[in-house]
Amino acid sequence: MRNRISTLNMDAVYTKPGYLFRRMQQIAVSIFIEECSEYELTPVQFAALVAIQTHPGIDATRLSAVIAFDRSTLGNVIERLEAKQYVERKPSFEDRRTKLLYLTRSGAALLRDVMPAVDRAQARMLQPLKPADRKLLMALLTQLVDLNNEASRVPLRAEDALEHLGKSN
Amino acid sequence: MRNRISTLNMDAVYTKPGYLFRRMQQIAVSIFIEECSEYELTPVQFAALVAIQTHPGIDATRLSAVIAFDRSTLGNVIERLEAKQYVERKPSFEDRRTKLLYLTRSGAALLRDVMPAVDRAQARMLQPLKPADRKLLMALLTQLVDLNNEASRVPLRAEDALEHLGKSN
DNA sequence: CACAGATTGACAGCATACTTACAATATGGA
DNA sequence: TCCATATTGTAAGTATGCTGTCAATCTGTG
Repeated sequence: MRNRISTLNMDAVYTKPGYLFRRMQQIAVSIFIEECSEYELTPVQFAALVAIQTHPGIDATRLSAVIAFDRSTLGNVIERLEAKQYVERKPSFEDRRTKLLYLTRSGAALLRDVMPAVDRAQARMLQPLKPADRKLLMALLTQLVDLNNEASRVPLRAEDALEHLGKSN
Repeated sequence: MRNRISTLNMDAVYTKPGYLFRRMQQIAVSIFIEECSEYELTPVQFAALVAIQTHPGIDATRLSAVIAFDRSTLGNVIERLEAKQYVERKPSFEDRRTKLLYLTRSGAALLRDVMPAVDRAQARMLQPLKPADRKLLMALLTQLVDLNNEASRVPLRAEDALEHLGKSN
């Protein structure tokens, strides 16, 4: 009896989207860290490295828009990547407020080497589902994230960032 | 041309489940905080309160299993809930290592009052999808989180926790 | 040109989320 | 009973993720 009531009450948490999103994020990070353990790379650090490789000479503010990542936090992330010598920060001559970001040779090498582990991690996250359901979930999630973009504190602004970058590149 | 290449490369991040889970979690938290702003309650604090109400006299370790929440972090969460006087910690006589958790009168009142805001938040997260797609996404996510339970650093152990609790209640 | 307003990176502070380590306490087997 | 082992809460350390604030710098308008 007790259990029946208890279970019912906890459903106020278990069956809600917010709870499931949090759990899934925890699981995803856990799997990512595990697969990439020999490189000591976090999901966020990986995303930052890919974005810097894709947009060499990008500044921190635009980088934050490109990966929908908070600007304050990003400072620390870049610091860590710099400490590991995967990234270089060079002062800009055009705008002395900004520092431009570049992948080092060692950062590019790491990115190349870590790719298989990242792919394994991404595959493992969806593994338990049937292939058709994986596609379905990804389609729905992509749609939902896109439609909810503005609800996020740091909306994705990939195109804007590219536009501005165009000038100095 | 540059843009085409750039966009292609960033797809190594944008189209991956890990990235989408992170973004969706950010969006979900953002919406939750916004809807519950007048109560200054976070998603995790809410889950903890519901679990304590459901299992009065639970200890911190079992609470962490019931909401799949890291034990170390939970200490700080409880501290904050205690500071706001929503929760009481009483030493156990049976096991002097543990402290038993109870909702205060004010905590129970808050939980009752905040419920509509929480419901609004949960609804908003899925709002952009068609009703049928909302159900589909929830079904797939529930399944995936359940099947990936062991991959999480803090797997959900709802029943175990209940069992142990049964003795002292 | 001057100056109001915006932008940039840095910092401080709060809240998850995790790891390892530790002291106090409990438990089960010799 | 004694003692190896496990459990509990706590703390320190790292890493996101967010809010503010601030000084330096840039930009657009008058």
